[in-house]
Amino acid sequence: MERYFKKIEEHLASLDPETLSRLNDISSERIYPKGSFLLEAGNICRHSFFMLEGTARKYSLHDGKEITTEFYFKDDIAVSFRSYGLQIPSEEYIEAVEDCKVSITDYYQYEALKKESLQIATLDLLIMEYYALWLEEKLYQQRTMDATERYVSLLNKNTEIIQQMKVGHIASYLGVSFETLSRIRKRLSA
Amino acid sequence: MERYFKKIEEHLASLDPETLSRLNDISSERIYPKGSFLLEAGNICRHSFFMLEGTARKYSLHDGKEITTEFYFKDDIAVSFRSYGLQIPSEEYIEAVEDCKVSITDYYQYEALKKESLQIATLDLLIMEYYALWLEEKLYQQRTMDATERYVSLLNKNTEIIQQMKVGHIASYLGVSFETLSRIRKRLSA
DNA sequence: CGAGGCCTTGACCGCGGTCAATGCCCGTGG
DNA sequence: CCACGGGCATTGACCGCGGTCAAGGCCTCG
Repeated sequence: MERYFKKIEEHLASLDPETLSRLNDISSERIYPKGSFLLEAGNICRHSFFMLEGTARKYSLHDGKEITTEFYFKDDIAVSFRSYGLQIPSEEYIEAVEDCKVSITDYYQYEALKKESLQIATLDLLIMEYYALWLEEKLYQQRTMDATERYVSLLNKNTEIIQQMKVGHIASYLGVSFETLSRIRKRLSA
Repeated sequence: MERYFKKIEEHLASLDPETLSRLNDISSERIYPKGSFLLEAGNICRHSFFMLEGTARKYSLHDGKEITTEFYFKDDIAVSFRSYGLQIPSEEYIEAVEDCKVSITDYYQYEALKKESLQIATLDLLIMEYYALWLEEKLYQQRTMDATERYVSLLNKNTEIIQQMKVGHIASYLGVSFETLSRIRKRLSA
């Protein structure tokens, strides 16, 4: 996975100044206070959110319960991919866990840019490929690891999630009930 | 999801004849007999396989057991995405379930083409986006549906899988043991 | 100081996994 | 042509992981 970061960074570094400035032209900054929503279910996700400061999470509701699907930190891109890509109403919420400063890019302007600029299309492709790798990894972990193993894996690889997010949100992210996660933590600390 | 097919088809229809012929130039046809491997674990996935005829499946081994991750039919693209994208040894096998006729495209030649052609880069992006949507859907089903519901969903949406693939392979695809799937089928037929 | 969120802990139980026996279908060779 | 063996599916017995329900503890903030 780290190799992919490198690929993306190299590509970013190789962008024309002109391309960069055009990207800048279609982006604007905005602050979302803690607890507010960058996106709510029912609305179409018309923007992508590049995280400049703060933390956020994405979740959906199922039988009245929240299923956290992703956490966002500095430099992550927050978006409901399904709603954004198809421009259909979202089933997901994106919530500011802390005050967030984000760079917002409009879907249509970005799409137009992608149609003109090979550099942007390539950037987008790299990001998509990274997301697909991440999804494959999650799916594989879900199949092959039990709840404790998944927690330990998160503990090792994503310390910031463990430290900054609530137990309940981490639990649904791992695909277990918060009671079970509580017991797992107890067992591990013993 | 169907909307995505449309998007991809429209894009394919809009391709320059020249672009198409260049794609053709870097592809070649090949037959894989039933039971043979388009890709074996340990090897780097240096090609993508566009299915012209026959059926195939992708799987990995975990604790000596096969986990089927994808089935391929006519017009599908078979590839171990992780191995292909990162050009690292594969953990997955792609096996011809029946005799297969495929169109093979070389990774490096395709990458080179992507760097030159916005149309090809866009095509690749559309395919990636479709794959990511598919992965998101699988992950969501895994979280929210029990074994029976997942089977019924497959029954409704992917008849060809149910009809043409072995119970054992369908079971691991659904994330259950084949004994459990056997019981589910019995219950449903009653 | 009281209320509401969040986490912990206990009791209970069901889905689905494992192990093992049996059945069934089919290809192969005597 | 039948007998045997291998591969695949079915079925039963058992049990453990993790879900649900419910009670209780602990902060934080108004």
